[in-house]
Formats: sequence, C-alpha cells, structure tokens
Amino acid sequence: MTEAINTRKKPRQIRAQATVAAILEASAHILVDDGHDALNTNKIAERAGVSIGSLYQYFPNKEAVMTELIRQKRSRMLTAVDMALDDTRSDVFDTALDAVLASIIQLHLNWPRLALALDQAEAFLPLDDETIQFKVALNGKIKEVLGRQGSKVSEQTIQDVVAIAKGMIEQASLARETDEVDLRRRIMRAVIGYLGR
Amino acid sequence: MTEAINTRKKPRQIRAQATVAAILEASAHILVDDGHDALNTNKIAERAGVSIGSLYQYFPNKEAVMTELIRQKRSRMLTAVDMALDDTRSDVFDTALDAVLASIIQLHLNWPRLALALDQAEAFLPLDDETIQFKVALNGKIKEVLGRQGSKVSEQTIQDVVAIAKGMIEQASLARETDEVDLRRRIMRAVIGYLGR
Amino acid sequence: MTEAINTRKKPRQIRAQATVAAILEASAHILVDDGHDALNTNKIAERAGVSIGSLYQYFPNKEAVMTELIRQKRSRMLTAVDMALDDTRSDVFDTALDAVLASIIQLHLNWPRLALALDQAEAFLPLDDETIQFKVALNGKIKEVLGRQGSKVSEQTIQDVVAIAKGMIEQASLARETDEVDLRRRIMRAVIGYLGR
Amino acid sequence: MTEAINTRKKPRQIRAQATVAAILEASAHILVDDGHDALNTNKIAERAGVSIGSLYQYFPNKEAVMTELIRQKRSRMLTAVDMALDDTRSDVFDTALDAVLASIIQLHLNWPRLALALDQAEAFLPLDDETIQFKVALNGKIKEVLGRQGSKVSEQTIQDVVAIAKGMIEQASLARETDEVDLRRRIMRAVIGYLGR
DNA sequence: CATGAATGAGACTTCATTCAT
DNA sequence: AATGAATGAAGTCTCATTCAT
Repeated sequence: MTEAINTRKKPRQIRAQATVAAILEASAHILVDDGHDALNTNKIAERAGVSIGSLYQYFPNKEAVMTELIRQKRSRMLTAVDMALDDTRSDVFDTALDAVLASIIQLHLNWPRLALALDQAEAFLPLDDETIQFKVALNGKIKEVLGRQGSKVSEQTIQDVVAIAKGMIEQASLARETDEVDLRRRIMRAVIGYLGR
Repeated sequence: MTEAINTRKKPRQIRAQATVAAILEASAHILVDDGHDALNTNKIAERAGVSIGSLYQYFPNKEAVMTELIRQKRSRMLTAVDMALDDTRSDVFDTALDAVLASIIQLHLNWPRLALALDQAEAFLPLDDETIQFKVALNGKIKEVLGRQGSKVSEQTIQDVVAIAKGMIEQASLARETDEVDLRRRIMRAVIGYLGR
Repeated sequence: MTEAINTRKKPRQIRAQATVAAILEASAHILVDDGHDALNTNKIAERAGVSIGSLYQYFPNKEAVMTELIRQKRSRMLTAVDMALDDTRSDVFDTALDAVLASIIQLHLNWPRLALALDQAEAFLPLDDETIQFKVALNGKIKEVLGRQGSKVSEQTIQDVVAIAKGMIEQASLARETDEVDLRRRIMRAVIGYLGR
Repeated sequence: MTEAINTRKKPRQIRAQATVAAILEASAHILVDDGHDALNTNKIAERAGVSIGSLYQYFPNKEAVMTELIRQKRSRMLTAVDMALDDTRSDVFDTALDAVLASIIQLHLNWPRLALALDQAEAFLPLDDETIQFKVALNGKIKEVLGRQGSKVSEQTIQDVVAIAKGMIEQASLARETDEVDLRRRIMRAVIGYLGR
C-alpha cells in the first residue's frame, strides 16, 4: 500500500518541480526584460504557462518568489566558490583568488541584468537568519582564500575585498563588458593593492 | 507616460517652490523610511502636507519625482567634488583624491539609505542624455584628479576607480559604518593599490 | 491607450460571458438614463453588479466598452437589414425599401436614446478598418435595394438616401414619435422624391 | 461724475469682451482639434491665453461655456436665415429655399467639426426655454419659406424638412464634401420630392 | 490539484473650481 | 480685475490574492 502511494506521488512531485522551475524562470526573464517594477504575479504565471492559482499553490505570496530567486542565486554562488576552491589544488593565494573571482564573474556576466536586479533586492532585504547564514558562509570561504596569503585577515578586510570585487563586477555588468579575463586581472590588481603586497 | 517628462509648469511663485521642495523632501523621507516599493504619490503628497493635485501640477507622474531626486543628487555630487578640488590648493595627487573622497562619502553617510536607494534607481535608468552628460562631467573631474599623479589615465581606469569607491562606500553604508576617516583611508589604499605606484 | 483594443482575454467560461453581457447592458442603461458624460467605469461595474476588476479583465479601457456597444449595434443593424431583404420575396423596389426601413426604425424606436448616443459616438470615431468595413457592407445592401428600382445607383445617391433616413429617424427619436408606420411613410416619400421616379 | 464712471468702465468692458471672445474661440478650437471629451476649463484658459481665474470671472462653470457657444451658433443661424430671406426679393419658393439652404450650409461647411460637435451637444441639452424659443423662431422662418409654395404647412412637415436638410448636411460634413452648390441641389431635390410637386 | 474568473483595495491621475495674492 | 497655486472629489486602472468549478 505504501508502495502504491509512492508510485502515485512521484509523478506529481516531478510535475510540481517543473511548475516551480517555470515560475522562477519566468520571473527571472521578466526581471531582466522589464525590470522589478513590472514584475507581477499574473504576468509571471502567464509567462510561465501556468495558471495564477498554481503559482499560489507553490508560493504563499509574491515576495516568496523573489526570495526563492535570491536563495537560488546564493546557492549557485556558494557552490561556484566551493568548486573553484576544490579545483585549486595548490595553496598559492593568487591562483585561488583568481579562481574564485572567475567563478563569481561567470555568474554575473551570464545574466548581468538578473544578477544586478537580485543584488538590489538583496540589499533591501531584512537581515533574516538565512541572509546572515549566507554571509557568514561566504565570508568564511573568502577568509580561507585570503588566509593562504599568510597574514591575518580581519572581518573588515573581507568585507572590503568583497565590496571592491562587487563594485567592479557590477560596473562591468552595466557597461556590458565581455572580456572576463581582463576584468579579473583588474580586480586582482585592486584587491592585491588593497591588501598591500 | 505618453507625456514627456517636464511638461508641467515650472514653479514661479515662492509658494510653488516651497511646494516642490516639500514634495521632494517627503519623497526622500519615504524612500528612507519605507523603501522604494512603498513610495506612492498619495503618500508623498500627504507627507509633504500638500494635496495630490499640487504634486501633479509640478510632476507629470510618479517617475518624474524620482528623476528629480536623482537630478538633485547628481548636482550635489558635482558641486561637492568641485568644491573639494577648489579647496585643494596643492597639486598633490593624494590630497586631492582624499578631498574628493571625503566630499562624496559625506554625501553618502549623511543619508545612507537615500543615497543607496537613488543609486539603485539610477542603475536602472535608461541612458538618456542627462545621464550621459552627468557621467561625462563626473568622469572628467575624476580624470583631472587622477591626472595629477603623473601617468596617463584611461577611461577604463576612471571607471574602475569609481567602481571601487562606489562599492566600498555603499558597503560601508549598508554596514552603518560611521568612521568616515577610516573608510577614506581604506578606499585610498584600494585605489592607490589599483593604480600601482 | 498605449494598449491596442482587444488585448484582453476573451471570455471562455459561461460565467465570463455573462459578466461581459452585464457590463454592456449596464453601459447601455447608463447611457440612456444619464448620458455619455455620466458614463464611467465605476458606475458601469456597479450597475452591472460586477467588480471593477472584472470590467478590466474584458475591456482594456473605458473606450473599449463604447466600441463594443457600437460593434453590437452595427451587427444588429446588418442582421436586421439582411432579414428584411430575405423576407422580401418580390423584387419590387418599394416593398424592399419599406421592409429595410421598418427594420432599422425598429432598432431605433426600441431604445431611442441609446441609438442616438451610439450614433453620436460613432460620428467621432476614427475611420478604422472596422468602421469602413461596416459602411461598405451597409452601403452594399442599400445599393442592392435601390438597384431593384432599375436605374443605376451612384455612391453619392446611397449616402444621400442613408442621410435622409438617418436624419428623419433621429429627429423622430428626439421628438419621441411612436407611430412607426407614419414615419416610414414619410421617409419613403422623401427618398422616392429624391430619387425622382 | 457719472461720466467719469463711464469713461473708466468702457475700456474694462472692451477688454472683457476680448477675454470672453478668446475663451469661446479657444473652446471651439479644442472641440474641433481634440473633441468634446478633451475639452476642459484649464485647457481652454491656457489656449485662450487667459488665466483660469479669468475664465471663471465670465463663466460660472464649464457648462456655461458650451451653452454660450451654442447660443452663438443659434444666433448666427437665425441671422443667416433672416439675411437670406431679406435678400430674396421674389416670392418664388425655390429661390427662397435655396437661399436659406445656402446660408445654413455655409455655416456648416466653414467649420464642419465644430458644427457637428455643437449639434451633438444641442441634442442632449435639456429643453429649456431658450432652446424652445430658438426652435419656435427657426421653425417659424422655415414655415414662412415653405408657405410661399402655396399649400398649408404642418409642424410635422417643417420638422421633416429640417431633418432631411440636417441629415444631409451633416453627412456631407463628415464626408468632407466641399461642393456647396451640388449639395444644395441634392437637398432641394429631396425636400421638393418630399413635399410632392 | 489545476484553472481562471472574480474581487477590491489602493495606486495613479485629471480637472472643475476656489481663493489668496 | 487678473493671476495661478492649490484643492480634492472622482475617475481610470492595476495587481495581489481568493475561491468556485
């Protein structure tokens, strides 16, 4: 009997996953194409090819859609940084930092306007547990990278480095830069300059 | 929106100018207190102690209020930079850059949330003539400062320097930093490091 | 108005069609009772026993409601004329014209003020495709009727005949005439007199 | 002393006349250019080059402006008919009717859209004393013309003749006809046909 | 579960009119 | 008298959300 239940549940869950994915994808597209002010649940549902009722089956309200989009972004970011660090066998500081930057820039340049929109939404988010946890996790990884350089790394330093990188990447996004390698080189210069040899 | 921005009459009487000022001030307050999503013309008029009709005498639509706020911010910024440069008698690069940074940071730390909100609004503005002119003007001044250092200054360099400063100032804003002197010191370090002796 | 007419969804469910019908009926009633200047979407929705939101589900704006009312009127008119012509087995000119007049007068005297209001609205409509098509269709039918008389029928003649009938019917409407038979007799006299044996 | 008052009053009255004239002219222009729905007091004042306060000095409300426009139209119409009849020395029916038609058509073709707009406004006017008096006066004149033909003229006949002429003139207006002579000829044919030899 | 019709609070905007200067 | 800034009721329209089918 339990088996029967399970076999009937699975397809539903798969369909549900597809629905959720479609909703998030549609939201991202609207954000990119028309901007945050034009994002509304009816449009999301329409563009996702889903009824408005279905949207509210999976998201309690409009804000939840944005929150989930941010959650995805954060998750992709942490994963990317982790992978960058894993790939870097050596303990050489420069190489590690470069790899991390490469992974983050990748995320931004893929969908510049989306990244920007989500960054903005994030900036005005209340500092809930999840946000704090994410920042702790990210800062921890950055600290690890900067630590390979030898000297001690203060919280202030981490935030400054993140701020520098974020500022330069966003500006590159807005300017529609495409030369990822050059951008990385310039950010490295600023960060290393800031850290001071 | 069919209507071009600034079709509405310019305030001639003193009373009218007070009305416009009240509207802009109220808008800024709401932006700071409740965020961009909570900004609406009814609330603006109420908070400004003005009838909704008066708002529409001077602004063709809601967007125009934001636009004027941005215009003000830009104007204040250019003025501040000019004054900083005027005050700096010496041609010493560090001193000039420090003075400019001080003036810009001042603008941000005075009203951190407003500065942030306007920066964000600006990021999604279409690149109209006015926006371009502002960027040209600002970049010109920055170029002058950086030029005092001796070496040639590319457009890329200017934008990177601006991006670094902007990124760090905004992050300081969000973190509610108040030590303006320390912030300036750190930005100087990053910029000078980036420029490379 | 940026939005083209008829962007809104077509009613699929029966319930939706009832809503649309109620909106149009309510609009007609208001037009009749209070006149064109008093017609507004809130009142329409209220009188239709429908929420204002529902109105905007099916009509992109207020004008679209008027447009649909006119469309209905035109459709009823063409149908009425067709039926009148079908019923007239003989090829006798007088009988056919009389039948057509009877059907059109019927439409007017049923709801004089509505017919009048729609005629007026029509007069100031831009000459869009639909309007032209309607006029072509109607004139074609009138031409057929007049053609039974024997002589050739110019476009000018058709328009004059239509103008005469329209002028007399509208004046009868305003004067609240009720004797349809007498009105028809007088119009016939004017038309036949104009055509000149 | 009375003289002093008079000499100071005159210029004021002249200026006032000019203001009133400007307001009415502006209203007519807006009616023609943008239609009845776009007519509003602020726009009228602006287009008249007069302050909104001045408009309300001379007209108690918006409706009064329209009313005055209609009053003007009626007055011009009666005057035109009178002049046409005066000019017609002979008692010949055809000549007199032709002259009257010519004068009325003149008024319409000069400013077709204005005439149309005012006709429409008139149609929905309450039947106040002034309206009734105008109709009585006009019908009286028409009766006089038709009477020259010999037979007795019923009220019905007068209204039908007016309706025929009005219908055909308005249709010619809408069709932007310019050949006044031909139009007159066709109307004569319809009217004479209607009257029956 | 999905659908999509319906809701209505609330946002945007206009415009007739008043009144202080 | 003339001006034009100010008013606010009322109209247009949107969109997050609910709920009957």
